[in-house]
Amino acid sequence: MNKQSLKLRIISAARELLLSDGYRNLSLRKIARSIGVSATSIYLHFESKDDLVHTLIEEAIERLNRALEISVVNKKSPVKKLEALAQTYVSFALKHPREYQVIYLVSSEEMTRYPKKKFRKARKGYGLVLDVLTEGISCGKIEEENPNIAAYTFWAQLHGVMSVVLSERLDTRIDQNEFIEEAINHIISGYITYDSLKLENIVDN
Amino acid sequence: MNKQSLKLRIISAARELLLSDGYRNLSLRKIARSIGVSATSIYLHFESKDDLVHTLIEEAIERLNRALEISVVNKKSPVKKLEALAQTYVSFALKHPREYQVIYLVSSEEMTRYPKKKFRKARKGYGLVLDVLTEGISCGKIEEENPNIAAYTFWAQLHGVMSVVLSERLDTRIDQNEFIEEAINHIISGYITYDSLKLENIVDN
DNA sequence: GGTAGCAGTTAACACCGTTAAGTCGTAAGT
DNA sequence: ACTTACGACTTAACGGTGTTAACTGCTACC
Repeated sequence: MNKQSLKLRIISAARELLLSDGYRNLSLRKIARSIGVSATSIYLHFESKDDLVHTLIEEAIERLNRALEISVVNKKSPVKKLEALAQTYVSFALKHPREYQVIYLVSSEEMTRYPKKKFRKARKGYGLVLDVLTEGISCGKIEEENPNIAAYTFWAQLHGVMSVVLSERLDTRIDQNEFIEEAINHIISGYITYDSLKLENIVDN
Repeated sequence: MNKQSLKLRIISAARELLLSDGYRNLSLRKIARSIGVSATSIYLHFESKDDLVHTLIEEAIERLNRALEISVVNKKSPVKKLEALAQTYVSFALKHPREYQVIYLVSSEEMTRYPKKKFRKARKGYGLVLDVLTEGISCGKIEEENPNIAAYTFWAQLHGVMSVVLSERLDTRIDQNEFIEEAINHIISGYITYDSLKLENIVDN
């Protein structure tokens, strides 16, 4: 009937409903209704609701990763790259809060275990940070004895900051943007050497 | 019938089921069944399921706060206090993962808005960090131009780390404990001055 | 022309949160 | 002592959920 395959139509309907109504109000019946098929048709292409949501998560992760990759290409110094990654991460979370939050739905409590093979893609962002860190270490601008772990710490810290912001746990007297900016500075300065900390503001890119 | 009031029996049954089966499988009917009353009885004491869960969250926050308060009393240096707070926070999350995760259920997507007045209690932990930071600043061991914001970034970073650990997003080749330890060091060193960073390992408490 | 298989359907199951109406015992009022 | 009122609790029901099994109709092939 429709040009797109049913599977694609399901995915985009699901994404649309997720973004408009939130994960909490996402139901298979609503998704099906919105594209004029029966709810059970979804099971022809996904083995469960969680399976469908997993692909939405995958999508979101890919979009975030793409944004991160792009943000880094025209930056020369590793420190600038690190800053770009952090800034892009934060912007993504602010611009697409529901999409961002769905990425972190992979918690063991809210969803059946995220399949291991899909984690590969999720780790691409981690790889980006790792590359920047090792590059920075080799040219002495970044100090880190175990970059494998540091790359994860970097993500974790950023996620923590955005999670506090998005769940509106912030004291109303604290300005959100100021908080984010200060947090990013804090996180980044934790990775770079004292020397480049002072130099960075002079040189571009 | 029972000695305890029904409200208390509901709360403790709910907590028990939450810890054993997870938030995802928590239902009013199961809670009611487990204490031998009808599901609608819950509405005599709570105005909705979310309301009940909110009190569970409140409980969990209080337990975490209590642990944090205790951890800090016999420490003398602000830096040691900060370390104790971080360590206690992490231990709590590891020892009671479900209880910890329920605290962060207050996200706008999973739950109706957490009532503002209950946020007061939640901010007690924030107050603890703030005190330690201002104390450290006044004696020159901690460097921070805006402690109000810094107290939040401290929480946020810790939460990010534990959220990555608990959602099992960590690369299997990375040792969990090593990651946590390194992350804590990273976060803490972001707040203390270069001098005390070198001195801390010599003096106790 | 029959038939196998695929894409989609309907019907049903067992659950869910929530509301309205009913029951039953106890305490107070007269 | 009889009625009334009220509180604590239950039953019945509504509209929703994810998921399974059985059915329909169509298309392609032998």
